[in-house]
Amino acid sequence: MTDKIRPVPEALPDAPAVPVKRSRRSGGGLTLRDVAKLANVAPITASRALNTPDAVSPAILQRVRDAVERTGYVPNMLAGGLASKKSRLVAAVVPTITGSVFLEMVQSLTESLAASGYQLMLGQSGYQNSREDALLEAIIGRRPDGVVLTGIMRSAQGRRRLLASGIPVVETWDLTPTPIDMLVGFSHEKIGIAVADFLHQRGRRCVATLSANDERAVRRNKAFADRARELGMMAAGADEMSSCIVPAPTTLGSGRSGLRELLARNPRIDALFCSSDMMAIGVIMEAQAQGIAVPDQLAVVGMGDLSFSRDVNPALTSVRIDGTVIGNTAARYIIARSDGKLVSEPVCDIGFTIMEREST
Amino acid sequence: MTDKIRPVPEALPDAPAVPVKRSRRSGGGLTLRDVAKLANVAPITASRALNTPDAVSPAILQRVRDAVERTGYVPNMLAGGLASKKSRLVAAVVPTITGSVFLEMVQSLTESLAASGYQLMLGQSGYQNSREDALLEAIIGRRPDGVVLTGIMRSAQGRRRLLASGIPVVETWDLTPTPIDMLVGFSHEKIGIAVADFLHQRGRRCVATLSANDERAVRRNKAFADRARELGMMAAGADEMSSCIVPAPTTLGSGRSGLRELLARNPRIDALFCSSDMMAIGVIMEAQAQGIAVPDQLAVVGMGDLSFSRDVNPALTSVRIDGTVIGNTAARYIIARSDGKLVSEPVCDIGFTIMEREST
DNA sequence: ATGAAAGCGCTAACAG
DNA sequence: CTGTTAGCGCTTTCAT
Repeated sequence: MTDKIRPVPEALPDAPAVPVKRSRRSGGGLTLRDVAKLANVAPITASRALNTPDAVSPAILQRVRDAVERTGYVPNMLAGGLASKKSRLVAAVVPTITGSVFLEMVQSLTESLAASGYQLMLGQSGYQNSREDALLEAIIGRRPDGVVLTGIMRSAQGRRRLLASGIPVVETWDLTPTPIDMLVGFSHEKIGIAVADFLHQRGRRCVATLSANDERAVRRNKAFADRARELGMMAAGADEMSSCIVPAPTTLGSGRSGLRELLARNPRIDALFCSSDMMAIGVIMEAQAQGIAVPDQLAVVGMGDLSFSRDVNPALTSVRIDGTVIGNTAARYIIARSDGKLVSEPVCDIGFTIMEREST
Repeated sequence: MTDKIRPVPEALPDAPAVPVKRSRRSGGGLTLRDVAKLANVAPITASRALNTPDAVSPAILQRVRDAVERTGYVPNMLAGGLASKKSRLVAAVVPTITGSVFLEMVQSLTESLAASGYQLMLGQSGYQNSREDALLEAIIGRRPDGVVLTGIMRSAQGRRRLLASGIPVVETWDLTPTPIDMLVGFSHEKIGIAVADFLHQRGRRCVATLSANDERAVRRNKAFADRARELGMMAAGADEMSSCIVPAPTTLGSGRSGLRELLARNPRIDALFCSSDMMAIGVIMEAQAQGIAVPDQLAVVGMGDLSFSRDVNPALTSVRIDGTVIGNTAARYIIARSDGKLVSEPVCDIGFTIMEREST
């Protein structure tokens, strides 16, 4: 498979009749002026025909549209954004895109935004927050109409810069009484408590956690452990016996090794709360490999409710977070702000659901 | 959890000493002029200090940097892009982000681009190509410095618009003698042939395929089937007996139901080539549920080599595509173009590897 | 090495 | 409803 150097061709429309004085580097692209000239109107009228067709007479509208059609003109939204202070760009920051937990939100964000003419810029901060500063600068420099953050921005420096930039911000996947701006999330503490109660009701009496070293997962686990102790399902202060922490991102493999480690420390464990579905499925597989019956001997609860969790065998009980709702809501908030509408209560707790399946 | 309406505060630096005539809507943000004034230099000098520090005396460089530091100034790259015709934005189009096959490429693109100061815009075309036209307009309108396409652009209309836009394009995940511009991919036909040979060498004699209705998967399967017939592993013209097509996106569940259907049609099947790892794992699970031994009675080959495929039991044999290499290479091509360097042979076949594991 | 002038392509503001 | 004017914030070009 070989090929030549392929110079990028430039599409030149029919040269305008009247050559205009152009001292700098023009000629590159078709502009609104060219279209306007072709339609015999002023540039601003052509602009209106494209952006606010109702504000223009049908005859002119038609002429402009014809001109656009004939030339293949595509408006330069960078220039438009500069003039109107609306870039129609929205930035989303996720720790990492692989690992699939945030995918549903990103997908729904992309779609909701696209439906209203906005485009998503994607940024990955990494779990160790190292690049976060440079990323923030790159984002703010593009003057997006909104920024969607995964999690709460913890660095005071970051909060300050975002605040100073004046860009609408939506923090997600968590709750806080002091958001930078807007918030769409859920309570990790409530999840921990709910899962503990859930397992207790199903008769489990010796529970443990397998979790990433991620801050949110740690908070879920603490709430879970506190409640579990209240319910007598976990020995006081027995953290080493009943909790295993693995580095993010979690994998199926870390689920398998995690279960081995936990069982080595405490073979009497009869229920396990995992910080991701991937790990939970690894746990189920390892249990099967060791001849431990799920759910009879060991109940397993995952987190995130990945699409395939219902298809594994036994089907996995998991805490479902509706990423689609997060994405939609965040998009709505930002678009409303961008349209000048003041969002009255830009804080939303979307809650969660424990999807009970065979693994418990 | 309640909260007040939170007006977005505007960060105002110390007011400039000399009030400038500003008839329109200014005052919103800090500009290069403000920084320049603070540093007692012309705006263009401040610009040079930030963009080409070597072209400026050390003393001035320091003054400008101080001013930036004091004010928290972040350059407006939209304005910069308009003036310099370099947006430092790159668009990536994927069918869908969920389904994880393209994630590795997107991640690597994001990172490689970020490392050179470029930002990724993400677009989802959907598998049914319906939104592709609007998406293309949205992308071209932002004047990105490059577009990365997943797969070959087949719509003639789309090819024309992209070509006319003059934007560097990288098509990926496939090969073609007639790319729009640049190309980083691999041969789906070769994969089909290689997998057929692979299974034949391992003694399989009655093979079948389970595949999405995706165009690339269909081409892999055709090559696979042709070779399988040559090798006597598949009856001539027995498409219904040895091939099952499911709608994209593929899921674990479609793997399970797919295997049931194939076995109903032909119980003698001893090897199965699946168009995704997700489906392949579903096949393994269904086989286990039915008491069919993998690999003894049934060999299973996946496609995509997802990270967890090596962790399932039995570990899945899969065709590995290095998405990281695709992303890196595409980013390199675009950045080189954007820097004015002519890429000499902008076509790259990255190949593939059959990762042999327990499932065969 | 530094600066003045002139736009990049578009739209807000204000006429008519 | 349509047009004129004056920028948005930055960088190119051309002087000095």
